[in-house]
Amino acid sequence: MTTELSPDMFAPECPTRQVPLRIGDKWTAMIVLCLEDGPRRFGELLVPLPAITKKVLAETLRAMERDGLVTRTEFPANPPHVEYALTPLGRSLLTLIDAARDWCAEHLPELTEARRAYTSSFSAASKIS
Amino acid sequence: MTTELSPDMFAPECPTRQVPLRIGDKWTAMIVLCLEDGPRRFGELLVPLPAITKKVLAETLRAMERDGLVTRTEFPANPPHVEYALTPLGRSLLTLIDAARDWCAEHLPELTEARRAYTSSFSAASKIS
DNA sequence: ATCGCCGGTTTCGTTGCGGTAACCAGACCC
DNA sequence: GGGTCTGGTTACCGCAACGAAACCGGCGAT
Repeated sequence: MTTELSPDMFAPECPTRQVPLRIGDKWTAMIVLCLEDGPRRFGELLVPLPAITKKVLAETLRAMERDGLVTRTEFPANPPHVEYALTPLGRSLLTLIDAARDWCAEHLPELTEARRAYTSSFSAASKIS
Repeated sequence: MTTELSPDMFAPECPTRQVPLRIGDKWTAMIVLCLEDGPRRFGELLVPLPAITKKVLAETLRAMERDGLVTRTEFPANPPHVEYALTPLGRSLLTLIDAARDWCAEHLPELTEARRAYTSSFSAASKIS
């Protein structure tokens, strides 16, 4: 509800790289979250996703449109602009994304600690040899 | 509970390619499901996953072990063998996987239809031009 | 005329996931 | 000495995702 689109909305280190869960490709879940509170323009989506490039954003939005997750609407006003909005199908992904975020909030520290312990024991072993 | 490990347990066309959701890498979710009912040996995991290779299975299991999702236990009996079992952390992924499967059961036809309609309209347009 | 804004496209290059095929080491069997 | 079973490893490779940077076309403003 009160979510603001801001440059620091997502951590710079892309969570999808560290977390064992992905919705679609690398950016789909974050775009769904950006559109949660209403339609956004192309340029507005670039703001909270500073690491994405225009090319990848366009590709991802096109794939999401193809899959019926978002709609693309051109406004031939002046200057012309484009709005992207979630479809009901795209909105239905929010429950799944929330489930994923709940899992991460609850269990990600365990996973991170396991990974740390594993790699530290490995590097210790390699020091011995 | 009554899940049997069989070669046709998973469709030959890997679902993770058509579905906008992935747990970990390509095979992690399926391995978790294979281990749901108890520990399995390396060779037993190859059976229900006919499309996986030994190399990728070994890599995936090693990554899951590193992340604390499975344990690896060697049995020096004769012939020696290895058993993989879910940890509580790995088992906690099952609720997430079930949520993903529920979403797919409910919404995947919509997505597939949207994709079909999109590509057919696209190919129709290219016929016109 | 040219500048900037918007919403991209184009080109090129890199990275990394996943796959193929061959090989291996220990133990037992014949 | 060769074959088999288990649980891998090694070398190599193709493709798709991802990214950096430049360019573009329509339009209004200056």
